[in-house]
Order: sequence, then C-alpha cells, then structure tokens
Amino acid sequence: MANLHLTGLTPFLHKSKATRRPFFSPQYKAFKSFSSANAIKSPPPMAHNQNHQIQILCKQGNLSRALKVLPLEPKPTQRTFESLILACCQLNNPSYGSVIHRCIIDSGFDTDPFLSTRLIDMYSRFGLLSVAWQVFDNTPTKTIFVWNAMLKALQADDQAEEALSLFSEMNWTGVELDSFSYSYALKSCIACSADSSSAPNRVKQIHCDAVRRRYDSHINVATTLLDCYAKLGLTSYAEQVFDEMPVRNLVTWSAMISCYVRNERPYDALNLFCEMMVSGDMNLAPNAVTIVSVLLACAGLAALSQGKILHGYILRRGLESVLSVNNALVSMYIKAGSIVLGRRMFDYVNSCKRDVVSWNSLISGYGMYGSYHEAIQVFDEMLQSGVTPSVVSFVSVLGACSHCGLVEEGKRIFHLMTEKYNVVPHVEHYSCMVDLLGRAGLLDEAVKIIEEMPVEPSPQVWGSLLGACRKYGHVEYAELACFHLFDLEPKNSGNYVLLADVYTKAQMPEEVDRVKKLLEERSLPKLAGCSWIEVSKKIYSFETVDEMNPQIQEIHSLLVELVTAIKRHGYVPNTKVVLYDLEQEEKERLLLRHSEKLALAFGLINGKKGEVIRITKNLRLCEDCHSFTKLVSKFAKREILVRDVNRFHHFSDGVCSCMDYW
DNA sequence: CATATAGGAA
Repeated sequence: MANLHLTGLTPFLHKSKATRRPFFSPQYKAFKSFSSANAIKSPPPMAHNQNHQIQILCKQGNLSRALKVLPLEPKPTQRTFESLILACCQLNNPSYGSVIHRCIIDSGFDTDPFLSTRLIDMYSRFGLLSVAWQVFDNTPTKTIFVWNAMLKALQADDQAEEALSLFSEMNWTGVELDSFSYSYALKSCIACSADSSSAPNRVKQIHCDAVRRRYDSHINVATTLLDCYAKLGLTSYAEQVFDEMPVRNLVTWSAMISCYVRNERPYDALNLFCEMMVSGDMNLAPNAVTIVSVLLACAGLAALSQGKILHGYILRRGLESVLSVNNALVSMYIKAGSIVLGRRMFDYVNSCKRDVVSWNSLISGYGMYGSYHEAIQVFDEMLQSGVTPSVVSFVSVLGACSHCGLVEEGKRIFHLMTEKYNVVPHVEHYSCMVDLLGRAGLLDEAVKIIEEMPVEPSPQVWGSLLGACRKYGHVEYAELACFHLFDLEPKNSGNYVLLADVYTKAQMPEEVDRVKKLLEERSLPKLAGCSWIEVSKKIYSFETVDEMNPQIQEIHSLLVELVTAIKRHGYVPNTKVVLYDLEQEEKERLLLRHSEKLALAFGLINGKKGEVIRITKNLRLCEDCHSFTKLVSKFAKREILVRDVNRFHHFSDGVCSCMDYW
C-alpha cells in the first residue's frame, strides 16, 4: 500500500540569509549608530541594590525602566546582564537588545563566554546572524556553549552549509562536543535541500561519528537521527535506530510513527501507535503532536472508524481545543470520505481561532469532491474574515478549478493572486495551471506556460502535462514530458507506465514494447494497483492478483453476475486500458480483476445495506472501473464513494460527481 | 553560573 498522498505540498520558507563575517555589516552599523544615539546619560540618584532592582524589573518585563537604571556605578554584574538579555528575548525587542549589547561592551563583558552565549542566542532570535557572528568571533575563549549557540543559530536560520562547516571546525579544533552539537548538526544535514543527494551520506557519517564517541545512546541524538532518516525516506535505517535505542519516550515513539506516515506506510504507523498504547506505560500517553500524526495515518488509510475512535479519545483527553489537532481532524474526515463531518469539525472551531491551515484544508477538501462552488465560497469567506491567503490557499483553489474544468475561473484566480495579493507564482502554481489547461485539453497553452515560466519546471509540472497527454493521446508532448521526467526522477515507474499508455492509445506497439523493456532494464518495480475498503471497522485490501481472500470465489461470481446485468444497460468493457496484447475475452477477464472492482464486490457482499460504500485506491481510477462503478451504483442501488490519488468520485444512480471529467 | 534537546496540521 503506497503512494497515498493526495496533495503533496510543502510549505515554503523564506528566511534571510546572512553571510559570514561581514565586518561592518549594515545590521552592525545600524546597531552601533542606534545604541550610541540612545546612550543613556544620567544614572538614577540612588538605589539600595541596583543589580537586584534591575533583575526584578526584568522579571516583571519592564525593560524600559530596567534600562533607565542600567549605567550604574559600580558596573552591573554578569547576572544582571543575563536577566536583561532574557527579558529582551521575551519581549522580542531588537532595539533594546542593541542597547544592552552596547552596555555589555562598555562594561568590559564583551569577551565573557557566558554572556556571549546569551547574546548569540538573542541575535539568532532576532534574525541578526551577522551580529551573532561578530559576538562569536569576538569571544576569545569559546566554551562548548558558545559553539553550540552559534551552531543552533545557523541551523535555525536554515544556513545548513554554514552550520556543517562550523561543526567540522568544532571537530577540527578539538572542542569537546556534546549531545546538543550532534543534534544541531544532524538537523542541518537534512536542511541542505540544494543538494539533497549528499544528505544521506552526511547523516550516516555523523551517525558513525556519534557511535564512535558513544553519543548515539543519548535519547535526543538518537531521536534526531531517527527523524533525519525518516525525512530522507530511509525507513529501514530509522527502524534500526528505533529498535536499538536503550530508552524510548513519547517523542521517540511519535517520531517513528510520523516516519511511517510520511513514508506512505500509514498501516505500520497505526500498528505502532497501537503497540504504544497497549504498553501501559503512563509516560507514553499521546499528546497533541502524536495525535496529529496518527490522524494523518487514518487519513491516508481512509480509516474512518479508526479516526472516529481517535476522535473520541481526543475528546476524553481534552485535546479537541488544540488547533493543530482540530485541523488534522478536519483533514482526516475529509480524506476518509466524509466532507460533512470535516465541515462540522471546521464549524466547531471558534471562528477567531481558525488559521489559514483550517481554511486551506476545507478548500482543498471541496476541490477533491468536485464541489467547486463550495470551494470558491469558502475561499471568499476566508478573504472576508480577514485571513491572508497563503501560497497553499491558491494551490487549493486552483486545484478545485482543475478538478471541475473551470479554465477561465482558474485563470482569473491566477491573475488575482499575482495582481491583488502580490504573490509571486511558485512552481506549484504553474503546476496547477498546467494541470488545469491540460485536463481541459488545451495542451498547447499548457506547454506555453511551461516554456514561459520563470522557474525551473518541477517533476510535478511535467507529470501534469504527461497526465493530460494520456487523457488526450498526445504522443509528441508525452515524449517531451518524459524526456525531462526520466532525467528528473528516473526511478518513478509511474511515468514509464503513463508513456506506454499513450503509445497504446496511439496504437504504436513497437514503442510500447520499447518502454516496457526500459522499465525492465532499469529493474523498476511497477507500483501494484491496490484498493481497500473498510467494513465493520476493519480494513480489507485487494491487489490485482489477489487469490488470498477467502471470499474470492464469491467475489468473482458476483462480478460476473454484475457485468452480465449492466451489459444490458449499455456497459461495454473498455479493453483499451489493458496494456497487454491479448484476445478480447482475456482482456475482459483481466479487467474484472482490477482491485477496485474486487473491493467493490466485497463491499456489496459484506457491507450493510443502505450504507455508502467507501473505497480507496492508490492509483488513478481507470476508465473502465469508472463506467463500471457508475452502472453498478444504479443497478445495485448503492451510493459508492471512491477516493483515488487525486480526488473523490461519488457514484449515485448511474452518475458520478465528477461528471466524467477527471 | 549554563544552551528551554528530539516528534505534528493544508
């Protein structure tokens, strides 16, 4: 069971990158001029113990009064400065920070490693990395705390390369590293998105180093390591770290669960969660973070019953008021097939507590159900409520347009985005536009978008074009898309299959064979079609070649019965989707073994009458299954909801909610 | 004198 992600979108991070050691950087100059202009002249008349007084004022958060007392004689103690810096961080006030720094220099504390640690941390919070570097460089005796503060600052500012070179400098200068050093360095490894091919080796190298110095048994180092492997998709490495850990806590378990979720193994995630729950360890009571991961797993599996059970647990634990949990619930209900319950969860949240993520979930949810009007209505409501749409908001709305074939509306929103909201289109938005135009058959226009886009087309962009080519049988553009795709993601077998599809449709058997050979040569496993269905709170999954199910005979005979019946209502098996060169009868037999048909028959046999049949598929729904299910919904008088990789199809009385546009 | 360590929502 793989490839379940519905809308694969990552948030975008925009952070300023300060370069190392610009001696008189603008920030530093600004800081100097500011602090001298604001130098405080006269000390207050008298105070019994001014150091103590300042520390009290800092604790109360009254920094301005504390600073008025500051330039005292004799000079303030180190403790006093520490209180000032901490208060300044708490108040998030960079101007006061500069004033305090000035006073520290004036008092001759600027070489003190303890205060340097605090200052570096403060400047890191304010995003003033170049000043942090100055403090770092001006500290002659660097304790491990000073090194770690700088390392953490770089890591927090996404300056991964800088962080790693600092880490190697630490190794080289012979500083006694501690577990924090390893944590920060590891986190930096996976942040190097620029050349991610080296990330696995970097992590492994630090792993070896940590093992050598016996730091791998530290729970934070091990957990960070686990998470790094999880984010790199190296699940087996993550499992190994998890298994070999001497002690595990809630964070470790949650990290492992989230590893399975993000690597498309929601079933394993749920199993591990159950294992944690039955351990009976009171320290392993799941918190909001754990719950969010598990809800994601339920969403991936479309495990509605499991999700509801979890919802009950959330209510008992009083976690329903946590916004992230609520958002995860909205998304879980939507992806598990109930837009109604998703909407109810959304409405349940106090409107002032909603954030842009809540809105985006609902918008993309309506998009997946093909409910364009609701999607756009919710989008408008969001704008009216004063929430600024994010990059993802536009992806969600454009996706909704795409699913409904509303080309003009999509173009209008794309313009709205750039003109009114000044959002510079990301590659994701171009990908949406290519998808929108491609699905509507406007292939030339889609290619024009790709040619003219100012950013490098991502695999998703070419993938959208290829998908459109499959739909419309455009060989030339399909070859163009694959030329890039085979280079960008050579191991994605789905692209080869799509290209073969295009050639099959165009009746070019030699080319079909050529692509198949390519697939074999590169020994890429074709992702097996898999469908699953929840019946009586249990999930049953089916693969195309599935003889393991004890009811398989019953399922097959029901399918044959159904086919005979619906053929009278005009069903013609669409044997074009079969890639193999076989007799017509054999092709029809193969069609009946498609996993979604098996799941459908299983649902008809075992499900309760009158209940909606919910099926989930790991690939795109095939055209034959689509028309088959439409007729079955009419013939068997059942509502059928099928979720494929992209969207939902709601079949009822012979009609699908997608109106045959998908 | 000591770094608020590590896991999460579209």
